[in-house]
Amino acid sequence: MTTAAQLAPDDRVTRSHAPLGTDDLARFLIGVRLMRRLDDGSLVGGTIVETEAYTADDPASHSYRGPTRRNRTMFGASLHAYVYFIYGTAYCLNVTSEAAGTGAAVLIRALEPLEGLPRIREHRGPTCSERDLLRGPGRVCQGLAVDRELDGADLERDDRLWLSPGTGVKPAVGVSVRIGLSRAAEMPRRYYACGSRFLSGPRSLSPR
DNA sequence: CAGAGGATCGGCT
DNA sequence: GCCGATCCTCTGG
Repeated sequence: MTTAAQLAPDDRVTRSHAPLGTDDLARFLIGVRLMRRLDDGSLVGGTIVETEAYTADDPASHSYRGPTRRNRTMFGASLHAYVYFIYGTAYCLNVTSEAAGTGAAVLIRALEPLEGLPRIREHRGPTCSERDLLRGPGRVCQGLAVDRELDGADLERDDRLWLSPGTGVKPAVGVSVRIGLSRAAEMPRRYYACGSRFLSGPRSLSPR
């Protein structure tokens, strides 16, 4: 039986907890939990260990050239899910990060699996190692069953996807250049939990 | 309407 | 480390 408390947990991160501003939010989200309630009511999620910041004045950001149909949720209020499809194969999940009218978001690049591991493995394949379950932005979305149906979801209110402060313990946060870009590749706007074994990208980008 | 490119992943060398 | 898959989105004509 599903109770209202399960559908609307009271340990959510809300707009009163989270900083407004893309790089501040990207750093804040390291150590925060991302939780997903699946259609059958089961819970999956993990601890965010890697993020990237994308702002309106950044040539690598989808919002750089103004609003389009794809990126319009980037221009809405903060703490909403921005989900898009890339390379014909993968979804990427972002958290919007600025006041309405400014197009910006934080890409969720990797999680340490925490809740519902058997279910996550169903999504990712039986031979997938625990380390690789949610290591990379496309894997996060596949493992947690995030697709464009969740684009625009309000993480403060939506029953399917939310942020939780968890233990509140903040790991040391490192900063590096972002991954996979052809433009503005030099900007240091990737944030990661120092020492985590669940980070994507080459080891050289994530020194302790 | 055609063309190009992409905030990736998995398999192979 | 390199390469192909795969398809959506945006841009320009």
